[in-house]
Amino acid sequence: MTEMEKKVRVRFAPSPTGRLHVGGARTAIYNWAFAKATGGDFILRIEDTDPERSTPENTQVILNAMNWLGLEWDEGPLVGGSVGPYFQTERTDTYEEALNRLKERDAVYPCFCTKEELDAKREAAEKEHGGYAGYDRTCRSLDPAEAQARIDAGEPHVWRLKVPLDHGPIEFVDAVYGPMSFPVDVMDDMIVVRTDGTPTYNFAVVCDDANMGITHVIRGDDHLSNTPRQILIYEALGFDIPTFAHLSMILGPDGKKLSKRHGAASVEEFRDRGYLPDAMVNFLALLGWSLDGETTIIPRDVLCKEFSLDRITKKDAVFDETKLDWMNGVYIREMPAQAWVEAAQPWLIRAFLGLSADECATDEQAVLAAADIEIRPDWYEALYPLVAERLVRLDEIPEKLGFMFWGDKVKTLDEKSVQKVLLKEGSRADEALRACREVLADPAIAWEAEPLQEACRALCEPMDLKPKLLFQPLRVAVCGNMVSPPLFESIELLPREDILARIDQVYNQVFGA
RNA sequence: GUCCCCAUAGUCUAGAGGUCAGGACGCGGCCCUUUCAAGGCUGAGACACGAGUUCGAUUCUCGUUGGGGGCACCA
Repeated sequence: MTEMEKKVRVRFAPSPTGRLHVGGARTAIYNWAFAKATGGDFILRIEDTDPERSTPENTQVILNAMNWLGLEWDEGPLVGGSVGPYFQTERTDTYEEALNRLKERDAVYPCFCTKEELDAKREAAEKEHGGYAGYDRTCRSLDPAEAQARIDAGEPHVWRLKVPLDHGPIEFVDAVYGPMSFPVDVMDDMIVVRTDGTPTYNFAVVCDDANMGITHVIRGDDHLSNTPRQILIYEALGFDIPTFAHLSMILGPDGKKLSKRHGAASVEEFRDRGYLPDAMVNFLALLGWSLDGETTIIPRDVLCKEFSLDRITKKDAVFDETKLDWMNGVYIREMPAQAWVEAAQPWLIRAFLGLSADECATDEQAVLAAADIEIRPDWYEALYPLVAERLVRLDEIPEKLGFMFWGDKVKTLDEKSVQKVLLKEGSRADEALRACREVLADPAIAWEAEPLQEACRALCEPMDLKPKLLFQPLRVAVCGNMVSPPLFESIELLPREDILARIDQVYNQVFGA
């Protein structure tokens, strides 16, 4: 097979150190979409070599985030695969094997310099020259026999790559950045295996990517400068060098690397704030990639078909939450009611319980609320058209739909609305309420939005009231607020007794008995 | 210190040696309207700077400035 015909194999290799950063999520999306678009395989590998931060719980967090985004992997944790294991901590034998290979090829040497010595040298160099030029190769010139003797004597040592001094500039063509060239003389003899025998990142990555048959390494920009070092390792090992594609950074509104202090920076935070995975994937995909420069709504199936590396941007991108909000709204408006009920469940539960978006239901409460959704799914689906074009995020549901769960009581009557609508000079809101109540109490009128609305509207002329002066008081009486979803469509979904009770309550409260 | 990268409106981006520099979010206005939205129409808004190449550069080259990343027994 020629290079072009080789089946694409890409990987996303996160460190399980907490949450999945949106930058990492975008990297995952690009890898995934590229695999889909080329008919290749998408591999998930967990880089858990840092015991301090890598825990099974943290791994689960990453897996959950990937699942939520809908980025299914062809090989990796849970699903397995032919080149596993997919956890670096379980691949130690492959690193040993690779080290032996390097020893055989005389491409590494043992270094006995202690961490303290190196730190001291670095500090001195920083003082004198304002920067560190790299390891000074002290141990490279050690006599092999002597080095072996020291190893046999049990002296602690690391293994360093013997960078070929006659090597020309290290060159490669990055799929995003184009031709790259790095002088070798700035590459020091990097450590490949630590004193404790574990591989360093650069070494482990190369081993894994090579052993897993990765054809395209699509990863963050921060690795661009590491790439020539890794190429040196590929060469020392005698392995094929994959194609590299580096992705620019995602920044916060202040132009600094996006982080928690900008608000949300991880996909689970966005999930918890009511963003949809489809919107998230679409938005992130467009942060550094474009289909044609015109299209902004790109469903995942289109992305999976059209994604290509050559339309990735080199420029860092600022994460614009305002645009994400808009896009999330688009996806909410376009989704089927049933899917909405499912996605919105956590917030429908809060609305049912009379909680706000940032209050959490207890388990028992949640079960109770979920049961209600199960009992009358149609009613919940009927809520969708009420708010579909008014929602930006799902977590606005408790605030916007809370009144639908009030029963026969107006639980919160907005003071400003009372002043501006019910008590407004010359508004005759009391008359309006009485008249509307009478209409709504008339059993001859079908309890449906259309007839109820028309019957109320018919009051305008005889009463000489503008529609607004008739409908707004009713809105406040039913919803507790002058801003709400469509009035009669909401009323239709609630029992007549409850509506009448609310009107009476508000009337008495505001205008006296 | 050194190596490397980036530069089109507030933001995400398209673009080509000659374009009215295109689209999207946001912003302004108008329409629709019982609220809020959604929707429709519409307006303002950009090629960082300086040289060079060229008949002509925002586009190509060099430099300046401004941002960013790497140079760890972290990943």
